[in-house]
Amino acid sequence: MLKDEELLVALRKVIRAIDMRSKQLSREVGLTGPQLIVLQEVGKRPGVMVKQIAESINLSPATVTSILDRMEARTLISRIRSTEDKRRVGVFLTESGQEALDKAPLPLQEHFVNRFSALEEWEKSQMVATMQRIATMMDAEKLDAAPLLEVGNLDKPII
Amino acid sequence: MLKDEELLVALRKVIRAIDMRSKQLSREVGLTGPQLIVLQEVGKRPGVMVKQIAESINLSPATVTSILDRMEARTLISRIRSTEDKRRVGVFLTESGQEALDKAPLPLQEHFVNRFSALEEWEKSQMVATMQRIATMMDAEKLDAAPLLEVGNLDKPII
DNA sequence: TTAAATTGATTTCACTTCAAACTAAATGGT
DNA sequence: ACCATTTAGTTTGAAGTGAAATCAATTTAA
Repeated sequence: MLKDEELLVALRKVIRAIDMRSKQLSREVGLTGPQLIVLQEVGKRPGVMVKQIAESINLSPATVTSILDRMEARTLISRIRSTEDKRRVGVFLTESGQEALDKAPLPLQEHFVNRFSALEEWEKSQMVATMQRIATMMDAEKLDAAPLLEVGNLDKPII
Repeated sequence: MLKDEELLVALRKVIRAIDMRSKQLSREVGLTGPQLIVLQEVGKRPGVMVKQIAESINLSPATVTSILDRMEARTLISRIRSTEDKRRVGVFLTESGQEALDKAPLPLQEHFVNRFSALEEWEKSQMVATMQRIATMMDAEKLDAAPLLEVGNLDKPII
């Protein structure tokens, strides 16, 4: 098997493990992985904007909106529209949101975190560096993807 | 920031890049990433069982079923139930499925694959090894997750 | 000052994902 | 022969995901 295929297989395993952890969290504490991460972010920066959440946890604003919808419905968070710039929406923890956050476990499996933190420092750094490198190698595509085959390009009216 | 948080951030970036690639594929060739991977698998092993597909690409049978549903609706694949064991379903490429497969691009961004294959051999091996290690460290959880808090355990009637 | 462009958030839509419940078929033990 | 278990696949239901379209507000330019 080619190296990049092997890499993809390993990546899928990791993605699946993360997804299964999310399902497990949902069963055990009623919060999925992404919900928990958003909750943590709001806990760290009360009043944070939707866009800021999206940027700091690497999701699209649309995704964050739908996650917030569900959490607002359960009154874990509240949205307050800014009065000075009415486009902006600040997100805050409610009481029960704070409670939920306080007793929530880690987004990653404890088992993994334990094993990971037991590694030598250089090994951890090396693993993080490798992941970041893969992330960077994949990210770059984003930059030249758009200008390439933009279907509408030729249709734009000259006038 | 803690090392495991950094790792999670990098992982999310990678996951997002893969997801965005899937959307791009869908726009450009009408096949999402998972659909393409399933198609490739069926191309490699005509008549393969649903379960086998699920195992070799690391997805649940339920997921594979829903992917196959959509591809069957577009007549890219066909399902043929085995006569000797009527539980089993073999999956085959149709003509247009073969065509689609022939001209389909790689599931990962070409940009990434190019960059990756340009690396030194030892670097590639090292990256693959790291990903596999992470996958293994996460997978182990699966084994002791089930026996732990199985809700029904105490309710099982003794008789 | 009005029109145009930009920005923040949301809605819509199609797809992925898996657990759990279910059907149907095959196998095993009594 | 009969019931229980196991196995293959599907259905259902809930959540995540982002592009594209849309709405509203703000900023910029003419």
